[in-house]
Amino acid sequence: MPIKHRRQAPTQSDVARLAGVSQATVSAVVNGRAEGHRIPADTERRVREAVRELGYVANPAARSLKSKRNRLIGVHTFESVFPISSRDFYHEFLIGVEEQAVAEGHDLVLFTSTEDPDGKRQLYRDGINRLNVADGSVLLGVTHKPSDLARLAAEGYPFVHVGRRDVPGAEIAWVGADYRSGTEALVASLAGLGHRRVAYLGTSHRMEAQIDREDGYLAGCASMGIPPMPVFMKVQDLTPEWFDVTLAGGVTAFLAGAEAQADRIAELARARGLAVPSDVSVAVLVGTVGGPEVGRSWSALGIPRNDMGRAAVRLLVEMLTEPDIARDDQVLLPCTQPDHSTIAEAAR
Amino acid sequence: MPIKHRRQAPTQSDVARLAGVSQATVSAVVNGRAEGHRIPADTERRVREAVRELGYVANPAARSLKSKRNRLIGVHTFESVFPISSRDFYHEFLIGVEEQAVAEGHDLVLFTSTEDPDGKRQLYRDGINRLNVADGSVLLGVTHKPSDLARLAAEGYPFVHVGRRDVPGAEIAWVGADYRSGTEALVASLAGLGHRRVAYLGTSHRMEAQIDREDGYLAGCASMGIPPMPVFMKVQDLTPEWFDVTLAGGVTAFLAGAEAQADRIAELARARGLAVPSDVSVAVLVGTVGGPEVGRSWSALGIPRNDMGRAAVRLLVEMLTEPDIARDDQVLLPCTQPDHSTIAEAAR
DNA sequence: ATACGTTGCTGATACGAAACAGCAAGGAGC
DNA sequence: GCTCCTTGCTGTTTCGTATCAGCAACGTAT
Repeated sequence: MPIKHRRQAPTQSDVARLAGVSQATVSAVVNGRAEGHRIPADTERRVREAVRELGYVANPAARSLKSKRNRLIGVHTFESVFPISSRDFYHEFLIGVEEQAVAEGHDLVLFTSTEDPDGKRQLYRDGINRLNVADGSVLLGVTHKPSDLARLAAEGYPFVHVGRRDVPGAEIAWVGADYRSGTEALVASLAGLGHRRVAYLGTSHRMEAQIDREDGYLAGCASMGIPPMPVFMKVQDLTPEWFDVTLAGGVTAFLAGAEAQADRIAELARARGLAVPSDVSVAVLVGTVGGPEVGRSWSALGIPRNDMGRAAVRLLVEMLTEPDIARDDQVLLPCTQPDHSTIAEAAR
Repeated sequence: MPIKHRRQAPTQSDVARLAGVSQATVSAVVNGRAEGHRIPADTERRVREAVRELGYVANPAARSLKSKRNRLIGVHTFESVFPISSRDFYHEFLIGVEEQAVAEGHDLVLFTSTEDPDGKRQLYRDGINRLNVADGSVLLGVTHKPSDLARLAAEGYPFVHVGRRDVPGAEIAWVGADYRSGTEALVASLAGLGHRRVAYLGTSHRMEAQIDREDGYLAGCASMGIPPMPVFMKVQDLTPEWFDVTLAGGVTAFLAGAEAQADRIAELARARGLAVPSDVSVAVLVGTVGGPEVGRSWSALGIPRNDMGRAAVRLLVEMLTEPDIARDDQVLLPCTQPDHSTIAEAAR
């Protein structure tokens, strides 16, 4: 095999020598600051000619060493990146991140080297923040160490979290989905379809997102004048007896916090000879891929994943380019309302 | 919103001050040259402690300005990265790339900024090779500008192409699948199952991979003493009449260069009341997801995608760390032989 | 006592681009 | 003849890291 030798690229000094000017002049010309540096048109022409003749291109390393910007945006997921297929939760976020990075002229650095033995990724390993190689980072997923986020914020490292995340003692930037308004609007829309009793199936996780959905449900019920009926039961406790009692109470629609609960409702309804959605309406609050039967997917509140990814990058780049201006660094994006796949008018 | 001040990332000088040594000593320690610089274990420990305490990470710009190494590996695909879902062709390659990058302690830089208006990605834009921020790159996919590869090689930029790619006038490094041996072995295995006439359905593309498969087919036929029967026809020209003539000629097995051809054979066989694989065996030479009927996928030559991704990174890192040693920089990895889903013993 | 070797560092410099201060030459105004 | 301004640059420093030459202190050999 041939021994490859990396050709030494021409520098501004090479150009300067050829054009008979100083390196500083070349820098001014190639950066379009000829005006500000009072370089006459003739000198500029000579420099540009030399640039062309030598095929000069700026060394990105030197440029970013001076400007303190690498045009590199880190992407840290708390799971492995590539194995995430399109049906996975984070995939669509990543698409948005990539698209916006392209639009902003930045490249993405995938943080893989912080992989720990469990396959989880942590921000700090041996106390070292590898994220520093990027100008700033977008964080995806749920960390099992929220304190790392606080530490990162305290260090002043610029990052944006995708998904609302409240960390005690630190105000971190995030881009989240407005589950509260989305759920509230969904309740209103169900009420508009004639449903007077809408049950809410909560989950045991009490994370930000779940709390928002619950708040939205309660607000929706309040504004439509229907009684809130939140249920916090494990899927296996949703028995036929419970179902009968619930229906007897006048419930005609169910809001499921997780897909498993919706599946269970479908099962219970089928056992009672009831059809979805003509007899009972069911909506899922987190976007999924399943449904009550083949060819029919759950009506689900849509998370604007792509937009969230894009917004996160946009916010991050703004934070990087104008660190000192006041800015709303916590962004809520509206959810899209579900289609009417498993939602229908209330049976009379 | 609070005004955030980006704390300057700590430098080697900061670490040096804390550890009570010189910047040069810090450099030696963090680069693992403690031995060569005769740094005693105790001093090294102190430095490492300071590194941890400050969260020091080398500035990639400064590092590459000086030494041309960032521990950053570029990944350039000629299509968008994240939208590629797991069933897509490149996904498994990327997994391999990521896994090996983790293993080698490198991070991945996704090159997105070279996106041109058509959505194709090109290596050069405005004559600037952005790949330079990474130490070297893995290239995936097929470029519409092979000349860029030659230019990249001529510049001495270290890169490894995934998939065999012969560029006139340049010897580029690649990691490919050994379609030739794989196809040859497949023919031999079919012969072993009693097939005395194996038809080869070629494609009109005459790329490296297709040529290799064809060569392997011919070699397999030759070594097994069966007559080669290559067919280069469009799918729509594979008529029932052609099928009848082919069967009458004693053909009992088909090798399809593309899945569409296999599908067509299945259709023709069904029309004649023949079953796959009990009456005719069919194998596909490029890995796909379909099959002759639901629940049965085509027997397909397996491309070791994960291995190829890993091998590409391994080769690249070797090229980077030891640029001057002789090395085989064109690697062929064996294909896996198909299962017996649509291959069976020849009908007598 | 002198020469020499080893240990454990440090100081200086280079990499390429950008920013800034400043200086020489020439002309205008008094 | 002197000051002051403008034009057209140049010189120098800076960014953070890596490398190399070298130096002080100490030990050992003669």
